[in-house]
Amino acid sequence: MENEQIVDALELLVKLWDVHGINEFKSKNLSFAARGLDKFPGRIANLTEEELYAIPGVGKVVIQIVRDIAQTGTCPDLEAMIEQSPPGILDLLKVKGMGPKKVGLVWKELGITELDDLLAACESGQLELVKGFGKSVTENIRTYILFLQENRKKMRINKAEKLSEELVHLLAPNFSKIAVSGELARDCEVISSLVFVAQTDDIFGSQFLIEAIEGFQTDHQQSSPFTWRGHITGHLIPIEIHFTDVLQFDMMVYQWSAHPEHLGQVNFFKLKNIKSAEEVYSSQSLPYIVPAMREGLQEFAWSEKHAPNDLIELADLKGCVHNHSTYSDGKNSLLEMAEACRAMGLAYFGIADHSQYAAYAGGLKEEDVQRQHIEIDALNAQWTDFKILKGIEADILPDGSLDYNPRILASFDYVVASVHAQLVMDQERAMDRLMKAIENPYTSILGHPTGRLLLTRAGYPLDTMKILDACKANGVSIELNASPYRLDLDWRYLYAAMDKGVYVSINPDAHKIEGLKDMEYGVRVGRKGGLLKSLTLNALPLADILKFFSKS
DNA sequence: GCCGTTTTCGGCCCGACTGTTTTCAGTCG
Repeated sequence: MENEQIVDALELLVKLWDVHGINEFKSKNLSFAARGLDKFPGRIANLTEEELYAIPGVGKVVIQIVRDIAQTGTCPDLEAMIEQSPPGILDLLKVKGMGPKKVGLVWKELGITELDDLLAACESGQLELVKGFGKSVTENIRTYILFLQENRKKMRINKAEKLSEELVHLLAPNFSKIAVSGELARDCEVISSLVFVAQTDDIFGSQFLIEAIEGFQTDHQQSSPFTWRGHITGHLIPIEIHFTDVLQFDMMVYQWSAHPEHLGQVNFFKLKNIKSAEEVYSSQSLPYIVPAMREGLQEFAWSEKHAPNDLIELADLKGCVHNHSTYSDGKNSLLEMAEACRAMGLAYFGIADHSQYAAYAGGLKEEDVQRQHIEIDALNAQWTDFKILKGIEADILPDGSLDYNPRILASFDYVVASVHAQLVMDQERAMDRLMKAIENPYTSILGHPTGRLLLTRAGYPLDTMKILDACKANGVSIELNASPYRLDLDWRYLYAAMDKGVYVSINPDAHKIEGLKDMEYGVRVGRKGGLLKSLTLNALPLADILKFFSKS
């Protein structure tokens, strides 16, 4: 068992203990121990008893639990809890405002263990009669369940990509060629259906081939001889597979990969004898549009000023500047993160751990900042070809000020200013707060500007155009947070950012080494919005990005 | 269940919000 699986199992046990109301402190301790284990750099399964004891919160009982899980994937306590819990309970815990206590309560009082039943209880007024649930709580829960239901057939790009690869693998033996098409081919941040084009000599027989593959559930009403529609066992996301012969293949891929609006803009269905995507454009003297941009939005207006070669590519990035380490809530040390970055061929690594206000994430106190700066100076003395930059992800406090006094803020090379707490704000309040932060002379980058979590939480409402103007006026870069959970700023606003000349920073917000790879999602989604390499902050060489940070 | 000491029993990461139980439990980040 890998660390992540062990920690996941421990956290599941904690949740179930909490729902069942089993000794609160016993569960809190296991949760504390799980956090310690999660941060442990080595392989948990290989640890000796002595080494396990050294981790805070780990005692005799926890050691046995960890040992069992490492060997078998489960333990007697977890088995017992799963046996006693209806499967829907874990879905209830995903609802914002429903913690273990409230989940336990609706289960006990109303016998509710499924999301649909909870929604029904909201709507019938039954829920607001339960102790602890008033009108307001009920309304919030109802809204959130509707939000979840709307999204439950969708997937974030990273997960969709993984599933798509598995499906291609299953389909491949039956067809001479398979292409990924649809939203995934356009690098959309959220995928609402998986679309493939399959090349075959036997179009009419293809349907049956797919029906025979294990797990493929056919939707007979929606399918036709030319298109299979359905889903795969275990996932709700709709899947469609279009069958075509060798002659039509490339154009079918083009058609099913571009947004219908874009197809309209290029008169796609009026074109005759077109054989390639390039020809679609060249035959009409239109500028070539890269696949990711074929959305029917501002791609042609963008193309009046720019060319595909102006778009950012992964290889253009010279460094990355929003990352975490074990100083706050990261899983790898400063040195490990920096070395990983260096191994990726980057020239600089910016550390931006959480600031003190984010105590839940181990935010840095003043003495931690000093300690980190001493370590950075020592490490930087070793390298000539690589540099660690002293950054911080300073919380934007509810009043819009940053989380340290000017003396400490001045000790950093740059400051990423982000909102982490008190996320529920109306637009006026959100704007006041963010504008004040952007105008702060120490702010270098506005981090995850809307605070959204894709498919989980909408961001706070903003007047994004005003935010971009303020960034430009104050020498602040706006973040394209590259974590597939965020991808915030939304790429649809990048066109405006480019027009206004605002630097965009593709930041992985990496909490561990693997997280650094998320920059790839940032690049792909950035290209959708026309992100130029000339306005990508971390495509600047070291000297230039330092100049940007100095605002001179 | 674990830990640490003013050490074998009391307290448990932090700060803030929110609604409601009207004085604080539950939840969140």
